[in-house]
Amino acid sequence: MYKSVDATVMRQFNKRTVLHILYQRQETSRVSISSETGLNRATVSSLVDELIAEQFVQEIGLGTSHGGRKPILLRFNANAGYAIGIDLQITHIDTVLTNTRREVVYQNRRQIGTADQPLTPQTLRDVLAEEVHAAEAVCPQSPRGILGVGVALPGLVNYETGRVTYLPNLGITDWSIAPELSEMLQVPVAIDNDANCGAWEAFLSTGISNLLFINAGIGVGAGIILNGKLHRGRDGIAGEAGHTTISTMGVVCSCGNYGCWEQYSSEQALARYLQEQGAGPVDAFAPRFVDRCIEAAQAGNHAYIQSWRTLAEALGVGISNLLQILNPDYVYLGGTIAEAATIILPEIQRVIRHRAMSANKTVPVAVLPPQTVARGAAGLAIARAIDMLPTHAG
Amino acid sequence: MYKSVDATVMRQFNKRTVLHILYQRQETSRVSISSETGLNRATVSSLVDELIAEQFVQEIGLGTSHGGRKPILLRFNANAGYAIGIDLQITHIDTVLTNTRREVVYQNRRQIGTADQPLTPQTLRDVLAEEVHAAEAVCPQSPRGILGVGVALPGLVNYETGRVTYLPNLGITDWSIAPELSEMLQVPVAIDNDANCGAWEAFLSTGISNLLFINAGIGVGAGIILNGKLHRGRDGIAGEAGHTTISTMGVVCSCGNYGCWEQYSSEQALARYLQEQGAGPVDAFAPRFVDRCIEAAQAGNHAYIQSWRTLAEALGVGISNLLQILNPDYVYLGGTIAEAATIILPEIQRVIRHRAMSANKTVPVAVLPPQTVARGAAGLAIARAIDMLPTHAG
DNA sequence: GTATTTAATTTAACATACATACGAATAGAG
DNA sequence: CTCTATTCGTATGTATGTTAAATTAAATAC
Repeated sequence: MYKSVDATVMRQFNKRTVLHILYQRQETSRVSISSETGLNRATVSSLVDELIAEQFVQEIGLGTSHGGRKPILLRFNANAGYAIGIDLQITHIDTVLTNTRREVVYQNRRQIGTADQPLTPQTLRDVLAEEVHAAEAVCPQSPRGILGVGVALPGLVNYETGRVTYLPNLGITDWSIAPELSEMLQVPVAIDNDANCGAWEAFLSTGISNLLFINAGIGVGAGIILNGKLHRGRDGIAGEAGHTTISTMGVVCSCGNYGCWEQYSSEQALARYLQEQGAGPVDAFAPRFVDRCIEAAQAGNHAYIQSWRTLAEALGVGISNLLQILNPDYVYLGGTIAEAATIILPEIQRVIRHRAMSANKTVPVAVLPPQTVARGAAGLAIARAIDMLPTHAG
Repeated sequence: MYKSVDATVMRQFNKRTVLHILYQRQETSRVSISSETGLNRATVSSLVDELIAEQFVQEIGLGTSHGGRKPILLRFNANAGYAIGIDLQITHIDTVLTNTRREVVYQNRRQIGTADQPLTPQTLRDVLAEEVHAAEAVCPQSPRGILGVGVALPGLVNYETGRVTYLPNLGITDWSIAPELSEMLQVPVAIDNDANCGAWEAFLSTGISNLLFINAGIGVGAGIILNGKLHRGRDGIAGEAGHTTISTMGVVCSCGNYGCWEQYSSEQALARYLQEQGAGPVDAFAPRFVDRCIEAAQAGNHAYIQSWRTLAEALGVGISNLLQILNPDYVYLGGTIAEAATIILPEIQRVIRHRAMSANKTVPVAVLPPQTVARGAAGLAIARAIDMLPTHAG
């Protein structure tokens, strides 16, 4: 069905534009919005009035004069409501409670079952419910209350239906988690792939509308933002860059193929490199594995330094490939591997300057703080609840 | 600057929607457009009246009744104007003259200098001008005449400025071809990368709004259509998939790296495979090289069959990588290598079913006819001239 | 204190899509 | 054949929403 535009759609579009500006700026005024958008001052006034009535926007006093009457400063009411974001990983769960601007007001990390003894879907669901309740309990009073819950999951998920297709390392398939949780908690629940959540957070916090978020941990995945929208692809499985071939005759992968990028850039790859360096038997699933590898490298252990370097080189190759194909504005690294940023970033950048062509050599690569994925999950819930904000949809 | 919408923008949007429908359908009626768009019948009438006045649309008689008055059939006036599309390759130039629906009314192929003796930019410009004049000479009379010229080029080009950055195999850098030609011919001239032109043609002719066009010839490049728009990236160099690594320790590439996809999937790769198979010294730049390789394989020559198979396998690996990253609706093959479709397609599809994950195994791969790139170049010129049609812009 | 400048609101004008009504044209029932 | 229901297209008036201009409000500069 083709789209058409009438007066209401037109107003909605303009209202959304005004709210977007307010969402991104710390504070601004009606005139300023008018000159930024080209909308008439009267129109801006009328739209802002509506947004104030809906509690999304507040007047917060007067600004500095530019030679005449002082402007009335407006700001996005970040505390109009709250959302809960959860980043489910193999060994632990990160939960955050944020306001509508995704500022964290509460956070929690909880260890869960080990690799040998993964939790059942039922238990996992109950654990998630507990986490949500704990966050709800500390949620401040607000006009719109809890807007929803967003859950980031490490695997193939169907964002539309809220069903999990496959979580490789948790051994879960066909799990109707979002509807179940939503029913239990009486709150809207949205789910998405963890790399997508990270990319979404990167976009919202930077405003950069063409970027990659590389989530490297147990597995490797990419979240792709193009034109300010998440690129999901035909079946919602775009971004599975961990299973692209970087070495046709390489290491065998859990997916059955040879030479997948993930086999050279993940925690398991690090463990393998360590073993090859003679650092003794290494368990990638042991608690604080990556942290200890970082510490060992920083302490000057040669095997660890060399292993990180090998891993960084592989990460650089895969990122170069993505740069060549998509030529984005920015690349962000996330996941446990990204915690080694100071060790691996220089090597990654060296490889990119070597492998990527012309302008792709200059695409910046940076690391985002921990909790990025959880905050992105909260952002997903917010985007679902307030259609005036950037839409998470592909 | 943020965008805002007023009544004129609204009407323009709706008018464009109406024209898009007419562009895609063979014929349709006002009511039909109304129910397809949700626009009121009166609104559609008013918009169609404007389009008829502008010669873009014609009434072509009455349709069949559905139990009442017969609808007046409308059709996009394909012959409202014409455009010239040129596909510049290493060994020859393909020129087409098309109407606004990119239906070819004249075509020409012209051999140019060999690899040993490439033409100078000046000579090349004059040759292009000759080709344009020849096409202009046979162009039928029409209300809007020649809308413009589009040129597809094998390399890095800046679509915005009309300047060539680098054409590797022609040894040309920093060539301000579009402005020069436009000045000479007194016609708007637009240029783009050949893979982008192919992708654009694939989109326009199929209506599939998320697709890849793989142009495999002397080099390998990809045109990427996402959401009905060409994805160009930050610097306009997205789609350089030929220089992604599929084998970290592989063959050295002209770009200086090791294991680029292009080194396994291009005409040169084919030549190398043949040499490895002991088919004697082979020159990839010899006239009709690919044609002769196809004929030899069809005649049952084992070395040629085996070489094509090795090439197809490499093509499959690279395509699988793209599928994993982008999960598009469709993949189209173009360029000289695609002429061997019957030989290589089964092998490519086998590799994809093996390498790609889950739903990516089912993404269709098909071949488009010759002239696809030239027609896409004409489409580029048309898109530039008539802003009511799908915009080629990224 | 007055003039000038800037901010925000009010009012009128304008553009456009929609709802409704109506005429034209047709198929199908009787 | 006639009548009725239906469909297609258009004309008219209304609703919605933006803009332009006028107005009010509030600050600065001299």
